[in-house]
Amino acid sequence: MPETMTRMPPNPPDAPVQAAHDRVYRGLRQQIMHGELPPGHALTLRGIGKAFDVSMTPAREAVRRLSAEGALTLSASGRVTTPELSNDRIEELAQIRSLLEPELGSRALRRAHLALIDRMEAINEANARAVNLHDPVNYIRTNLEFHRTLYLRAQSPAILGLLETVWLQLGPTMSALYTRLRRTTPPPYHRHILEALRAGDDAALRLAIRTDVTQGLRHLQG
Amino acid sequence: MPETMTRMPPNPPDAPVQAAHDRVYRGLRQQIMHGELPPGHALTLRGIGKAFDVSMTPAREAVRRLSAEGALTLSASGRVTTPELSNDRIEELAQIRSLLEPELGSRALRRAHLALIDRMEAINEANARAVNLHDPVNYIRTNLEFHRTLYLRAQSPAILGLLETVWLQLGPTMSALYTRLRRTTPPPYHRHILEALRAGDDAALRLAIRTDVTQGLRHLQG
DNA sequence: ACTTGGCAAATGTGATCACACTGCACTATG
DNA sequence: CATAGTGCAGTGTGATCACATTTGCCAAGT
Repeated sequence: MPETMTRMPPNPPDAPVQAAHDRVYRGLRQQIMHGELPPGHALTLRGIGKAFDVSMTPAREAVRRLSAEGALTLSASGRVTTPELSNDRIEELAQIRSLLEPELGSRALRRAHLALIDRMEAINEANARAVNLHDPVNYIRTNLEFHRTLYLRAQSPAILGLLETVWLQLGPTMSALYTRLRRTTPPPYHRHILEALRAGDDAALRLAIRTDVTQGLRHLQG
Repeated sequence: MPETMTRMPPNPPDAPVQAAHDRVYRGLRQQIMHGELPPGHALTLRGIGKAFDVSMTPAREAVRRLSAEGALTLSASGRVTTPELSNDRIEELAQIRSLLEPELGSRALRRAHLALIDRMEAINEANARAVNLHDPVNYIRTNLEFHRTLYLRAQSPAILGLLETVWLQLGPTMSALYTRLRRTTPPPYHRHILEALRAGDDAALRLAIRTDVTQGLRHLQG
């Protein structure tokens, strides 16, 4: 039984078929979350369809789904753009992160083991490399991966799912801001997170995560 | 220029036209959030289209949007049902509520005034009436309206928006559980919330809201 | 030089259709 | 009587099309 010949993103062999609208959704979602699109970037259904080699229908469904998650903004006339966040909205999203992430960290702490911490350490080093190379996309990607690796251990899919929509909304803005101020030092509180994990100290972990989140985003608003 | 003759939900005169998919979205959303559909209830695109007198296209977009918000579940083959939540997931959603709602209450407290408290008092009385009549839909509706009336004053649209998706996910399950155990007393902590508001006591308000949320949902799981 | 008008291209919306797959009931078989 | 096989109605998916609206540009007038 031969596979399909052309496949733009190579299909994970376990996924059954992956519908077209889902492939488009995943592709756009990653671009947005990793900050590959600047805030206010305009998209068109026909353009998206062309890029993924599908018709407007799956493109529309992917856009509808992403806009429901706050990853895209629809104008009154239906035009599609990445969101341009006001300072108030950035602060709200930071507040949500600072409420949810310490809780996820705490839940993960009880289930954490050494291999997990080692993995986070490796991701953190990749993150530092991205900082040195002034590579915003890889910086954001490894930063999120650092946090997600920890939170996956929390076994709390509903909370993590909600949190990912918050990350999504911040993607374009974070990328633009990081690009603008060209930071040269990696996030300092990642070390505190790792130390608290090793020590099994719940209170210290919650504080380190909250500080990492709020410091990281406060740094950006100036 | 004559309007369309048949219109199931009468169009608010200020809204320009309201696209078909948006009308379908709003209609389904309200049914789900108010608990008019039991958990696991199956829907079909053609059925939705028929109910709202549109084709499958707007029905599909509304479903896609709602499933992105967790208000509907899509099976692997694309079948549409209202979600059947596990106990773990209910607990996660309760945790999210208990994190976000006290924060919203606190933000609203600074801006609260007497007319707001009076309005909440009136809603709370309507809520008590729904309890006496064993009317789950109106119970849920007035309960949510009580909380939303307060949180709207927080001027935090991003947090409130996220919270509403949590309410959405809980709608069918809450309705089923309330129907099953036929509670006879209104939520007792609503009074505490009102008293804390009148006293301007932030700590007491946060505690009352957290207790209202967790007690209300703990009551349901048994 | 700046504003205003209008026209053409581009865009989102919704309907319709063909198709493949699923789920279910009915039937034939052990 | 129970069970596996079969076919049909039902369902979601994706492409295509017509249409109304919007957008952006270019020209004409002040």
